[in-house]
Amino acid sequence: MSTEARESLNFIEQIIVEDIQNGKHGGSVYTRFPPEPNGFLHVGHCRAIVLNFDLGLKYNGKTNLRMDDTNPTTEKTDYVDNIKNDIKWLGYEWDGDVLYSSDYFEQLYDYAVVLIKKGLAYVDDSTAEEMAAMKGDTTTPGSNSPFRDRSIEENITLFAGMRAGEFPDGTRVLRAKIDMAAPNLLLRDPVLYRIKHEHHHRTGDEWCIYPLYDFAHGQSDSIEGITHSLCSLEFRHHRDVYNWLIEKLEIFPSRQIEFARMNVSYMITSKRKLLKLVEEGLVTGWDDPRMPTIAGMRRRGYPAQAIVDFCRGIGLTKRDNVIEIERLEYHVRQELNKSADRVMAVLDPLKVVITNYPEGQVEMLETVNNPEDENSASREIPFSREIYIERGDFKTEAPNRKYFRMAPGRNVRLKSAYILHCESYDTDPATGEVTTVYCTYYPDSKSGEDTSGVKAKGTLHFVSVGQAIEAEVRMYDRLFTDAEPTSHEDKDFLEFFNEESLKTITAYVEPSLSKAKAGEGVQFMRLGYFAADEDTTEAKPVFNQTVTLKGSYKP
RNA sequence: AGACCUAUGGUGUAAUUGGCAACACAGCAGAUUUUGGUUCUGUCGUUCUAAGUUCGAGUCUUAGUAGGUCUACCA
Repeated sequence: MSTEARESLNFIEQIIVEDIQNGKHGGSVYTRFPPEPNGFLHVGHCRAIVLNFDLGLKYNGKTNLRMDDTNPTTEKTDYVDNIKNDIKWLGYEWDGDVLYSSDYFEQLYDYAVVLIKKGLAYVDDSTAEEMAAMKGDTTTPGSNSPFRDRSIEENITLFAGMRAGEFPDGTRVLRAKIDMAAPNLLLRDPVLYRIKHEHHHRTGDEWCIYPLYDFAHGQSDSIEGITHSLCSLEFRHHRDVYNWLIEKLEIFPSRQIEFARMNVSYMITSKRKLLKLVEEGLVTGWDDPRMPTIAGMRRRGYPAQAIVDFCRGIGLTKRDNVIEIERLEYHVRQELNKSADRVMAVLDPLKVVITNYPEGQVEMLETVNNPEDENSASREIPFSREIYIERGDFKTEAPNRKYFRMAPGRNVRLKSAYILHCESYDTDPATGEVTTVYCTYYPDSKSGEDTSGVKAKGTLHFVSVGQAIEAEVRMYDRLFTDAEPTSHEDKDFLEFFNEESLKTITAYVEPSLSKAKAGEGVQFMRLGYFAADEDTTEAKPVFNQTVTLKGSYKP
């Protein structure tokens, strides 16, 4: 047994291990993933999902899934269902039932009353504008609201009135009484409750006041006994409010720890901006294969395991980062290389006639489904006198010695078939475009039983003209022309929308592909990985390009 | 301008917590290959700056510089 290299822990795990060693919370580790159900989950969320659920698994704890649904204006049940589905698809299970911040509304209300009774919260009649004006700024302290010193009794009455629906939206709020001169602006009497006469996706019309993030998130953590509440860096300043509330309410002391969220080049993770792409019709929906959403990546053909491995492999720190998308694609290829069947598809067909092959004859050739998988079976593909090869695999003149595809006078092997000798070609007199290539084949060069002694450096994929079926293939490119489309202060991210991010073509594919099942990933030999789309039918298969093969050929 | 956070190859992270700066991705070169894929080998290249503490600093201290976050009745 070799001694393993010491495992290096990220800064959050170091804290957790230390807490366990100190017996904090009896050594338990409870985490949670708290999405707001106002959009689809995206790559950025994947990092948080993997982090939280892995921690729960690794340290024998549990991980809750909690919908942070305190804003009825933007939240929908439809989003809840998609979020649940996406997390399951990634392979994770949350502890017990899905939880909702809205389940705690009554408890939260009671907490607010406790605060009022302690003289630590008050109802403010100021308008939003007045409150902003009294807030001060980074260099000047704020000033106290004229309503700050209302009596506890009056505050209780007014707050009850707010709940009872006695006041219109925006007329009053409940604020914590902290410090209007605090250097942290969030500590300048943060708003805890606002009035919103709106229908909530779960509580219906039961409430017309709703708690804000600062008065819902930390308390929900506490109610659930979350020991380590992990969130992204921008919540750093909220931690002071989070801790203040825990202290004053004397509730379970969850600990908030911030980490830098993950950014991936050419992808955006702003739900608002993603929504805009959907609303403006630049993509077909939240699950468009170009979208950096989990639903989009799934439809694109990215295996869940690839996404999880990617998230695990990039580490965790507090510095801003942009991970090159190539790294995600590396994991996608690695996963698909192991699992995807190799199939024949010609995207840009050029007809080849094998002049010494009998007319009308169709031969079935055996080919292995996946050379990377020992347990992989074989199947048969048709071969005949007329085939299609990739137009890019033929040149009227071989450019150099390093070129080993098809050109007049050259030999080239057809995958799982015969070696061809290229004789001549026809061109369209009008355009000069090559229309047909003529070859002869070596009958004794059949794959697996080659006795010809003929050498061919290159191997091409092909489909038999008579048996090939047409398929719709959606070729995808990066959604944006800039690696960080949202980082330009002077330009809107939509200016970088890649108009060529989708090209739909008709390809010729081997007959077995009519039975492709939606979601199934295959490798189009020598071209890339493709996944059958949900639109696929037996009569008209539809494939999404997942990612190209790496490709090191330089003409 | 203030408070807070951050700074290690092109990118992302390590560095046994003060002891020879390494791993992965990307790039480049080569070997193997009935996929110019996979696999394998080699190669390129790194501690923001300046002082200080120390036998010794990527790590500790101070100052500076750069980037980020914060002044929503969003989360």
